[in-house]
Amino acid sequence: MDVYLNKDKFYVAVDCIIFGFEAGKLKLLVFNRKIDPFKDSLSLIGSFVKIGESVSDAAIRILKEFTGLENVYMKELKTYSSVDRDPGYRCISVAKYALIRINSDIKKKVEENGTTWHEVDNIPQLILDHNEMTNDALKRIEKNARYKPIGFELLPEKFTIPQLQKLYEAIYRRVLDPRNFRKKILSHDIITKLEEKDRKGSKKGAFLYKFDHQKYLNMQQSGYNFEV
Amino acid sequence: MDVYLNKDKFYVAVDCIIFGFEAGKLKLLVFNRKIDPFKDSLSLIGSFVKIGESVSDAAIRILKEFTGLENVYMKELKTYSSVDRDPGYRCISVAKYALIRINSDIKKKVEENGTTWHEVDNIPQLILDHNEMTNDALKRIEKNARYKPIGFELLPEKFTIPQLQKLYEAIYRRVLDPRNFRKKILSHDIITKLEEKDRKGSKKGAFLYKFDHQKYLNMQQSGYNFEV
DNA sequence: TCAAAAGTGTTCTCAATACACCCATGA
DNA sequence: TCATGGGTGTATTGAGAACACTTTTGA
Repeated sequence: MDVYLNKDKFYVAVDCIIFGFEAGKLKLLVFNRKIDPFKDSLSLIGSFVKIGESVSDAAIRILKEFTGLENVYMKELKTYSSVDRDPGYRCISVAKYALIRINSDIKKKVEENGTTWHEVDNIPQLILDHNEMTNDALKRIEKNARYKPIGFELLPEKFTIPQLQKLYEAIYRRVLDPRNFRKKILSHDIITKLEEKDRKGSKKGAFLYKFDHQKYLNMQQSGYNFEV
Repeated sequence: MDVYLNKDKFYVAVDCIIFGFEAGKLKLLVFNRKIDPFKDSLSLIGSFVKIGESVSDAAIRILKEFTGLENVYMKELKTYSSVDRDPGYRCISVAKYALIRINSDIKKKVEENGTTWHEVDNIPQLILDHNEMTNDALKRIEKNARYKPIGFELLPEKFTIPQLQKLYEAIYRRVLDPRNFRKKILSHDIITKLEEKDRKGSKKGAFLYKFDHQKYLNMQQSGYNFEV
């Protein structure tokens, strides 16, 4: 393919920065490219946007293709548009990010598609400006987590308070006091205690909770602050 | 020009949502189009992005063209990319916004270019999705103003505390207590009192202040909260 | 002299923080 | 029985919110 032809017109791409949480670590979904361009390099999952779809549609398509997930709300990070950001195309890329819950279905699908989870503390070299995108996304979610209960999207439907705390510690990169954390989270009244215990984490076991979407919606309407 | 040709490839545009503050009102810069497409309609200021420039470069070019301003940092709002958002082109638009200081130079330039300031409480019908962009931008600055001293960009270099308060009241769309406002602003220690008074607002006159950029930078580094 | 805006202090309430021990259980 | 993580309460501090009067001065 003649490189110069691709510089004559705009291509629009979307790159998806997908975070998951597993084993107490925040992780990024990385694509081990077995396809050109950039065969055998690592990248975010992404695609050119087709002429007949919106950027969001393309992002949804990609996420479904790689994880099988539908109905995940991806937030827009920003647009990357330097003239020379991609040597092969005059391409602007819209970066979108989401936090997802890792379960066995997704694990399987992810493996089949040649993607792997990498701890955010140790992200490998990615193609083009994908490392920059990832860093920008990490900054964004750290900031956003202070004002939105962003973390619940990453945990299984039933989770314990210590699990939730570990997640926030991973996002903030600092340790939190368990008494204050528990008090703060419960004060928001958006999680419901269940009768069951999870005994994976300890012998005593920790009570499971679930997120109460209805109460969260009510809270949103009355101007909230989710700082922990 | 054959419309269908324009639907075969992506066009990239940038639209700039420029806010100013004048006479106690927050205002939007609107372009009274004397050019096609959309001759005689109103729009935001904007342009197609050229193949050899980034989206930011295009935004800077447009802002300079319409206001004469350089060195204004425009923040990215988001990308608008519905397939049918523009009937004439397959065009995605990146919306950028900024808050600027209205002075006599700008007033003159703005007039020459066929643009006018409209109060944000009373924005006319704009073309395409430009009203949506404007509403999204207003929501964004309202949210951001809580955590950044966003307002200083809109005021003249020397300003009084009552002027600053009116600006925040315009952004938040509610009245603030003058004692608490003054206390909060001064506690941040990022404005410096001058010896001069401004007597335009009252017979007694109000002391002028100026924004201390250096102190603001220091404050940013140590994790700040600018809520008023 | 008075109208109009500028400027000032105190009290109350609430949320954030710091901090240490007992509990339940499987190994 | 003991090591491991889960669960609890209190005291202190600081910031936000509510609130009313005096000052200045040009008209």
